Amino acid sequence: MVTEKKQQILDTALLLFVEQGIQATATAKIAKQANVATGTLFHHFSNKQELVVTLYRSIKDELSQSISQDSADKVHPSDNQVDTLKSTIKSYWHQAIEWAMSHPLKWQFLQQFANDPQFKISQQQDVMTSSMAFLVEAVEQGQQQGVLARLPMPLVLNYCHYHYLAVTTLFIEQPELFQQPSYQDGAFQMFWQGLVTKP
Amino acid sequence: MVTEKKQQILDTALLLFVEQGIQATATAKIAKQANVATGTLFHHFSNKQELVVTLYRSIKDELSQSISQDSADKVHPSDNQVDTLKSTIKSYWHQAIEWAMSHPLKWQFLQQFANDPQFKISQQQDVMTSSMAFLVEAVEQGQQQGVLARLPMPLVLNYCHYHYLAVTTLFIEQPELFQQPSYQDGAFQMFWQGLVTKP
Amino acid sequence: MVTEKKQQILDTALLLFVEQGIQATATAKIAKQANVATGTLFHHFSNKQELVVTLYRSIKDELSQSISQDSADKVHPSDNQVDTLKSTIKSYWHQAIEWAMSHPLKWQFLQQFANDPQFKISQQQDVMTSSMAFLVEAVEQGQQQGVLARLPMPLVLNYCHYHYLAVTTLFIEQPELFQQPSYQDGAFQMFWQGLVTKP
Amino acid sequence: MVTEKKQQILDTALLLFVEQGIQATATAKIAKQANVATGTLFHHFSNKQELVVTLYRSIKDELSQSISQDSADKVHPSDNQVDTLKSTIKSYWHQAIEWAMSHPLKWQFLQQFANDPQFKISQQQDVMTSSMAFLVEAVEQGQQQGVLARLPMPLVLNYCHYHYLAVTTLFIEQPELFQQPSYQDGAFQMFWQGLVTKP
DNA sequence: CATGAATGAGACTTCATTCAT
DNA sequence: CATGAATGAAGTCTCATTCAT
Repeated sequence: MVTEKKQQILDTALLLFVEQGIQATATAKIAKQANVATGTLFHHFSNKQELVVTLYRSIKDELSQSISQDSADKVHPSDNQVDTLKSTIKSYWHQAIEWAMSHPLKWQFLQQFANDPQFKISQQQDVMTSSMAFLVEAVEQGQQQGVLARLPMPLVLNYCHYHYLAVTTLFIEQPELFQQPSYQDGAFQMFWQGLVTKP
Repeated sequence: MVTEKKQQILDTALLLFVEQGIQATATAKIAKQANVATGTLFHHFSNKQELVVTLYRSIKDELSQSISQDSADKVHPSDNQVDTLKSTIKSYWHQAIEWAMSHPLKWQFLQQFANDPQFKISQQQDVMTSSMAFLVEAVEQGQQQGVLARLPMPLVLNYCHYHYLAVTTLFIEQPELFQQPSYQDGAFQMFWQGLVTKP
Repeated sequence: MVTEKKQQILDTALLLFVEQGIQATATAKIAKQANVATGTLFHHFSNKQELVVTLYRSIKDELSQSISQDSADKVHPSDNQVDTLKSTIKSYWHQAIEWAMSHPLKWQFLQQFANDPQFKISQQQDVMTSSMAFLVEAVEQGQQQGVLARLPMPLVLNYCHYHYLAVTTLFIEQPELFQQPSYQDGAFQMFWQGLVTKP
Repeated sequence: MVTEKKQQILDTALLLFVEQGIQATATAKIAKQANVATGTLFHHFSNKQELVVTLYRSIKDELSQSISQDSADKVHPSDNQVDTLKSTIKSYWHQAIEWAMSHPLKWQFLQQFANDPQFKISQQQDVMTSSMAFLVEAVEQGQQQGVLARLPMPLVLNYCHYHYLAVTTLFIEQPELFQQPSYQDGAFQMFWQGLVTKP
């Protein structure tokens, strides 16, 4: 039941946080650019911190839902176990990339939040990691099947997380690359090759 | 020819920046903890920004030198082209990891700096990328030999950069993992597999 | 629609600026003596400079209005063109002197402002000059009638401006002289003689 | 026995004081622009104030000497008392204007000094006034002869002082006017007319 | 729900001056 | 005589937050 003004504040905050940084953005500026009085901001959020965290949570949830809901039906089942696993992972992968590219501001905010020392969370609790919880399952399965290399899970998850960051960062900085198949396919190819068992 | 006090300031700044964040660290606190008057800080650095950038440059240079100088002699030459290339890259890889693990504060500062929106540099000009300039050479060579996959260079460099971040972040957060061969070797294995030509 | 606090700040600023000089007066002192928090001052004026300029403009306007409005009805019309012109100019002259004597603080502030190199305006745009715009008209008329000497207008205006300063400075420094007719009349006599055609 | 460095400091100070104002000019900047160490400035002048006052005194003396020495021989004696007096005063007048026009920086510094509230001297002790001490004599003589109007001396001196300021200010701001006879002659004509007995 | 004037702690920076070399 | 690193008080300005309307 978010009021119109409250949403204006959240939208403006997202924009300014990404442009100038979270700490560097004054609450007064958010209020002003949202066409709202200073007091109004603190009427909806008791602190600046609460505003930031609320914004974070809403985006995080949005991302989680987007990935888990929309990916499932895109898997191409196959007789070949390897192909099925690869298809599953590829589907999630694309979904995640797609989300980042269609919500660059939100994606950048998540990055900023994760790196802000004031909010710094252990990597283990990060959105990316937790959102990609489904991966654990897929990877474990792949390892048992012998398709994926038997490496320690924390290492693998970190690998997934950072490879995702690598690709989205590159594509958001230079969106024209996102259009080129050599980049899109190459990105997944590297990701996949890093995971599979050595031939 | 850095004065003693100037170095004290830089050392203290590094410590506090990593502990509390760059923006959140007051110049007055740096000066106080460095046993120096406020004015002294501004005698050596005309700005807080200049202090930060100076610190960044010095660490960046240190890292660059450490990697490029110390790695060269660790390569194991071989008759096999593939093995030579792998050995070269592995040597740089280990050197880079080693540096991060022995200078965790400096490494964390580089991370913070790279993510601080006030200093945000295009990722392309980042330390990691520029320091790893030597990689371009090695990768190009590997691609011509058919050892490494022929993927766009920006993608490959990004992959290298972020995989390095993934591993160092994990190891600095949980240093005990750094001791385990399964992690050390696994990290490089994933990295290498991601680069090579599909079998 | 000036808030009460804003006016307190302006009043206090005027007092302190004249007592100690503009540059030498700290914003904190103004706020304190105005029984207002530091932040309040900067809530109403984004700068110290803006405070100073606002004060200047308000006083300048007050002076302009006082001279142009209140002088008109004091002119003694006469059949003699010379007498009418002299009466007009005398009226403005007295009005201007009167204003200075009844607002010594404001008058002194205008002086300080005009001489402060940080705000230094070309003399041509100064209050005195611009406020006395009506003079141009009167002088031109007098010159055409042959009553006033045909001298270059910039020279004449400067003469008026500085003679006004000469007299007000003297009277404000030694107010007892202002009471003596020999001074009051003498001052205007010199002023007028300087303007008229040589006999 | 002024050292070379001391003179460099004085010269630079004069320049910067006029450009930026006395208060606004930092001693460190003076030293730097004079190619001298900070300490050196305080080696020659125990205070900033002493530097300022020293500069003031030297310029004041220079002006006094210039006027009193150089003017005497330019008087054109005549049988006519009126002409002699006028010639005397005109000679001083031109000398004073000449000095201002050939030392604009010094002239501007005197102005700034006289108006700086930190150094503010009663007008009576001002350079201009004291330098023009010779005027008192000439004016008194003129009043006794009936050539000059019998007005109170303080008023007359003030008139002289400010008319001088009026003219020099105008000419220094717009030096091209100084070349035009209509301005030069007009300036003195107004001055003289203001002083003489009403016809 | 909404407003915006008011607050005051605290941030960054400047600067006259000192002193050991 | 000359140097310039060092000092710390003081100045300007920012900002999250409160509260009366």
